[in-house]
Amino acid sequence: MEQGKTTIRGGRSGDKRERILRAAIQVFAEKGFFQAKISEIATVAEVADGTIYLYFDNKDDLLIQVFEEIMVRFIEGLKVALEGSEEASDRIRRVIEHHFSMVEAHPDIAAVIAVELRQSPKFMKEYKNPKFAQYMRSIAAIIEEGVRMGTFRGDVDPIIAARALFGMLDEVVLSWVLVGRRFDLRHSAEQVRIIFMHGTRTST
Amino acid sequence: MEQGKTTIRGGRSGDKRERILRAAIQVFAEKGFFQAKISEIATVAEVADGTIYLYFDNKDDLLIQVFEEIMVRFIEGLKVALEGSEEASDRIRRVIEHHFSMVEAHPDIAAVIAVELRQSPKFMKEYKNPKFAQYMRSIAAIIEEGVRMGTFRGDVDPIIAARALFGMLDEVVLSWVLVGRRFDLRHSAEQVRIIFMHGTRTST
Amino acid sequence: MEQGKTTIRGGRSGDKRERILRAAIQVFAEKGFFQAKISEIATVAEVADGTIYLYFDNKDDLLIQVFEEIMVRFIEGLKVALEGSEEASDRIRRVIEHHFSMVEAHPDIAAVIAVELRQSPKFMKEYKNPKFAQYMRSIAAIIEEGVRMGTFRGDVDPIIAARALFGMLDEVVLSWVLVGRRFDLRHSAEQVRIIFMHGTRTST
Amino acid sequence: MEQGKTTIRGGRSGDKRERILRAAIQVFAEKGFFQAKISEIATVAEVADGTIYLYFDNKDDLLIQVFEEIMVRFIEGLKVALEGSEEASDRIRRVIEHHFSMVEAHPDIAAVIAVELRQSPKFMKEYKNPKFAQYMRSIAAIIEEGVRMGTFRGDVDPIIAARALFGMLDEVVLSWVLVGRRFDLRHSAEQVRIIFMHGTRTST
DNA sequence: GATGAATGAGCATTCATTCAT
DNA sequence: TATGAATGAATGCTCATTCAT
Repeated sequence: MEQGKTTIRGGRSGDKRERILRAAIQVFAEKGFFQAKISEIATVAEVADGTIYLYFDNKDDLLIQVFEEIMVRFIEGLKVALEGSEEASDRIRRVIEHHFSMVEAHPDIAAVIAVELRQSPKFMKEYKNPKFAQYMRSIAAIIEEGVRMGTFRGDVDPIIAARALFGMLDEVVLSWVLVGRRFDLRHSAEQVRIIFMHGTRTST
Repeated sequence: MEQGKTTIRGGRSGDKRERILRAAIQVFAEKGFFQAKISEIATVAEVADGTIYLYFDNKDDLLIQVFEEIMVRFIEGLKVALEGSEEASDRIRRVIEHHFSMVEAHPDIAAVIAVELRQSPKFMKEYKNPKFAQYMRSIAAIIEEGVRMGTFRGDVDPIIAARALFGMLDEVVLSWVLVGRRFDLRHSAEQVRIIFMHGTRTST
Repeated sequence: MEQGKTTIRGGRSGDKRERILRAAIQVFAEKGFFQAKISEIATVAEVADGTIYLYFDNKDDLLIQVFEEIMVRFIEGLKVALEGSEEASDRIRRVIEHHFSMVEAHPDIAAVIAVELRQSPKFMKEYKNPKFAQYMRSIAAIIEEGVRMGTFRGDVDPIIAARALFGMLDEVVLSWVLVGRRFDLRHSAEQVRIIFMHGTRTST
Repeated sequence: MEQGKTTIRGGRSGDKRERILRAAIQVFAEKGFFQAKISEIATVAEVADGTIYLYFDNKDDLLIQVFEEIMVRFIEGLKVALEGSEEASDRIRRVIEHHFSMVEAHPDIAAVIAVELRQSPKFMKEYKNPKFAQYMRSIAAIIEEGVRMGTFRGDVDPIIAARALFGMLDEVVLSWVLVGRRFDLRHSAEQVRIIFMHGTRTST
């Protein structure tokens, strides 16, 4: 029954694990972590409550794996999006493009990132969220390279700039999610790009 | 500062509401809304559980009033910080300064804003958070004025730029809170300021 | 402190005690004992919550005194109603008349008797309700006299017959209260009288 | 009697619902609705607290279903008791017999009817108690038939007479319950029968 | 592996009662 | 006497997790 890795992570009985993850993303997005009920996720996944515990240790673990899954997709998607682009400012443009594309294609994912990434410090501190850190480092690396090449000003701190960029993207997306996705994300994307590019590039 | 207990019946009341709010901010900051227990807030406030319900309708109401209280302080503090400043880029610098000052002085407040502002869409959608919207508008107004005066470029959308600025500030603060306040916020503040100012001002 | 009986029981600060009793009857009638709140009784009585505890030991005691009060009025009213009547069947007719008159004049009282008299056996067993027993005995005495005089049949047990009469009256009143007092009590009174009189009198 | 566990999934379910109902009857009878604790009912039923909520919506629903269950048994028992009896006065005799038999066999049930049927008007008004109304109508129908056949007098109102009969029965039972079942119910039954029969039948 | 009935710890909220004023 | 703010024990209900089938 279970043929080879058709799914992303490991793929044991891939179908069910996949369905649970998808259901979890949807329900976490709608209700938030604490208001999401395992039984509702099970219902959406068309699986018994107990089945979830065959694939995930507990509710926390499910959230964490949801994060990892999302970040893996983000990072892999970004990698593809950056193929063939060498120049820093172009790469940053693509990062922004990619971020908004993902979000538009999968608004649930956006909601989970924007909302749950902020969960109680207690929770977030314990889970170091390595994949998110990796995503952050990828962006910082682009900026760093841009600084080295003279595209970005020398007084720009790549780590902080990367964080600031993510902050802008995330905040704009959050407001978009909270108002019920009722405005044009593309316009916002362009604004963020303009601000960030002017904000970091070498003055002309 | 503490004017002599002139509040309702023997100076207890005003005092208690204040203590409960303070305790709530602290506990919400530490645990997040859903993991914060009313009984813990009561303990921190040195008050009986039931007393909280003399001042607040329920846990939700307590969170909302915590928000309002924080935002009122933010807005009032900002107003003072902006006194005597007319020029847009200077005003924006002060906005950033003020944001980080508040956060440094009251890190709990920062945590509540960064974390709870994002809580479950369900919760945030119902409560429109008018005070936060007002804060956002104040910043947008500064940018708009800057655009009119030619300080900021004409292609900058004040609403989105304000949101983006807040996103940068908030994200930087969040990472500072999550790592246990272990880096220099001032350096980050300067970086954000540079990016935003270069990002929006009329090119030279 | 305890000056002469200006009020019914003991009469210290008669006014307030009276107001509280009246308010309690009203609220017990509307909500039932367990759903009645001391604070609501206090509000209706236009008295502070704590004041109630100056006149009554606790909520149970308040209910008990409400009973006593009601039964005292019932018994005294009945005494007056029976004045000048000697013959058993006429006296019974007056008992029934009086019962329904009281109930029509003070429906709240009816509700308290019909409903609260039945409260949890545990509660009612502890409180022996001596005044109610006295009321029962008054009726039984009339029947007993009637048996002795040959008005009522010799096989009628006065105690049980008294109880049965009260049961009929009370049930009819209860159904009247529960349907919102929407039918003619007088017609029911007459029916009960006919059944009881035919049911107990010596056959002709 | 106990047919082999053919109920939902391994024969637990049907069994449990039954046990909870039985436990609820017992505890409601002992303590009354408001003083009965869900956890005590659960203990008596040898079930976890939460399990109760798998079968009943909430405490109110549990009480209502207890009523329905009891009334269904009452009505069905009465139906059987009336089989083969055609004549009105004999049928009424059987109604009375049946009432006291049920009560003697299941005193808890009697307590629940006598006590909880009267619960707070607020509660009883909301729940229309259709099964009790049906029981009442059954008795009224017998009386009506008796009137038509000339067994009962023409001036007897069947509805009110039914209610009066129930009132007598219930009051006698209540007093029996309240004194700790210390007198002979049969004697009381006979008295009630005599009063009611003489009270309603065509004079000779 | 899959199920879902059963479990029971956990928590917001209520409200009778107290007591400083 | 009178007040009403403060108290905190008490309880209905939820839901993550388990485990017999």
